[in-house]
Amino acid sequence: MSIQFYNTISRRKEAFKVIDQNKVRMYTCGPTVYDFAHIGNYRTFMFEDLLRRYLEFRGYEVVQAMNLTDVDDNTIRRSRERGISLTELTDEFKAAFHADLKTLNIQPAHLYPEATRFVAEMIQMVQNLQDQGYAYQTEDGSVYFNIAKYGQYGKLAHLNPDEMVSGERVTEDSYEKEGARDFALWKGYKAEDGDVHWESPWGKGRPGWHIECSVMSTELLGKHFDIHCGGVDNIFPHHENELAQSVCATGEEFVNYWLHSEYLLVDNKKMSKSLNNFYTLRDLLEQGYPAEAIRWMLITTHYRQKLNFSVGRLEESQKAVNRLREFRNKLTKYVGNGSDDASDRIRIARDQFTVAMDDDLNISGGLAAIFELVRWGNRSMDQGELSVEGAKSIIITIERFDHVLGVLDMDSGLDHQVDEAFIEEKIAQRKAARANKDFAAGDTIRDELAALGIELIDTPDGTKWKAG
RNA sequence: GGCGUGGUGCCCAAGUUGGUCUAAGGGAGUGGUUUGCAAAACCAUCAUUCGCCGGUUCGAAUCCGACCCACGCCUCCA
Repeated sequence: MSIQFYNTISRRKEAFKVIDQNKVRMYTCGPTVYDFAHIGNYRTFMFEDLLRRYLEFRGYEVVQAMNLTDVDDNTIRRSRERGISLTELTDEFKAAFHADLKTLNIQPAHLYPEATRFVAEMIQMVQNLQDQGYAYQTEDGSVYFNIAKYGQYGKLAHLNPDEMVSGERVTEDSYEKEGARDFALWKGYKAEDGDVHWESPWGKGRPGWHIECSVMSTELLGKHFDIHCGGVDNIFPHHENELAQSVCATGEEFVNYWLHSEYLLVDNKKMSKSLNNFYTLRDLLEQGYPAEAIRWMLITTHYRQKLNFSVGRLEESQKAVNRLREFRNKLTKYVGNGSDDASDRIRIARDQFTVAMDDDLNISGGLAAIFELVRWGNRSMDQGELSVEGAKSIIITIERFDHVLGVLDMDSGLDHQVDEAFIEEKIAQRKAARANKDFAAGDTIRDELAALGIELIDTPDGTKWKAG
């Protein structure tokens, strides 16, 4: 069986076939760098990370490009509000974004094209569309895409252009469009744009909302590539418009598989800036929730399923991660002399994992496969049936699975802010007390540290501690 | 108004091209083993039931019809 992906454009699962042998080219819509991204945004980037990691697990070579939108209404407005240049603003949030990706253990894309570096190519594409009659210029120096010239408009979002209800924003728009649904390819300069403008055949202005992705994806990945992802809110209008522009500009197929991730919810409402119900990664780390718990929570609900955020889920997530980590630790130290090399169970787990994940990244099924191996392995170690070689094989298997999950070795991202020397001293005192069978004194020290949020864990290798 | 998604145990959640579902997996709970204590681990237990009603069928969580509830898109948004 091949991998199946749910393709937004056909609204069904399709067998995944790569254009160029073993090399998958994917374009993933990145952030607009005018503010910190919230974890709803990261849900999508996390999904894209899972997708890429799984393709790699299955032996594909993946080339991923993620755009950074560093010029648009939001970035311009915010930089003016703060009285700094556009570049100063976007540099700040590009850095924050990369830092967050690192914290969340999201593999860096191979390419991070930035809109402002592709303006010349965007102008070319707009000109191309105009030359072919797909676009027209208005008196204010803007250029619009004429959707009436493109018969497939609405194919991705499954919207009929004739039935689309005009939103307020459209009717209030001061630009002079011929058709209400036509969208801007190039926006003529307005005073609110300040010093953000480029010279073009239509005069001073800046790129429209969607042209950057058409240009950067086709420039970097070729006119026709495999996968294009984003959140479901990108389906319309962003990806619909991008598709129209690209197909009309290149005259070729654009994208084979459109994959979109669902929203992260808070109290059953979409997490968004406007509802003010969002959490940033930084918020959660400050509240003491480790990055691996956040990663686990975001990655372990199927990407096309709405996910309701709660701190309770973060706590559950942490425990699941711990269970995997403890399992690996236990395997590492295992010294039993059983004869079971675990090869049967490993094969079952790999097959079960692959079958599940091949089915449109069915992560729940994949996790079931992993945890069944965990339970079997623990039992086998407890009963001394596992061989040391078997333990090693299971470790290798778990680490292969973790290439997809990416949680075993990630850093919590928390600032510990505790006096380690003090804690070590207390642990030493407690050890001495316990050696004298003075358990009351030992427990007093345990309680003291617990009051400071430090939990002590006795292991065969000595006492460890963690900050809760 | 148009288009669409989802309702499964205490919580999260897979299964939804009908039988192998006497319904995975994670978390919580309960009883036990182990541990000076704690943690971890292991064993056992935890839905005659899949939003509601009706239908098709030898057989339905899975198919059909009606209904209820929640959410989303049609406007910048991951």
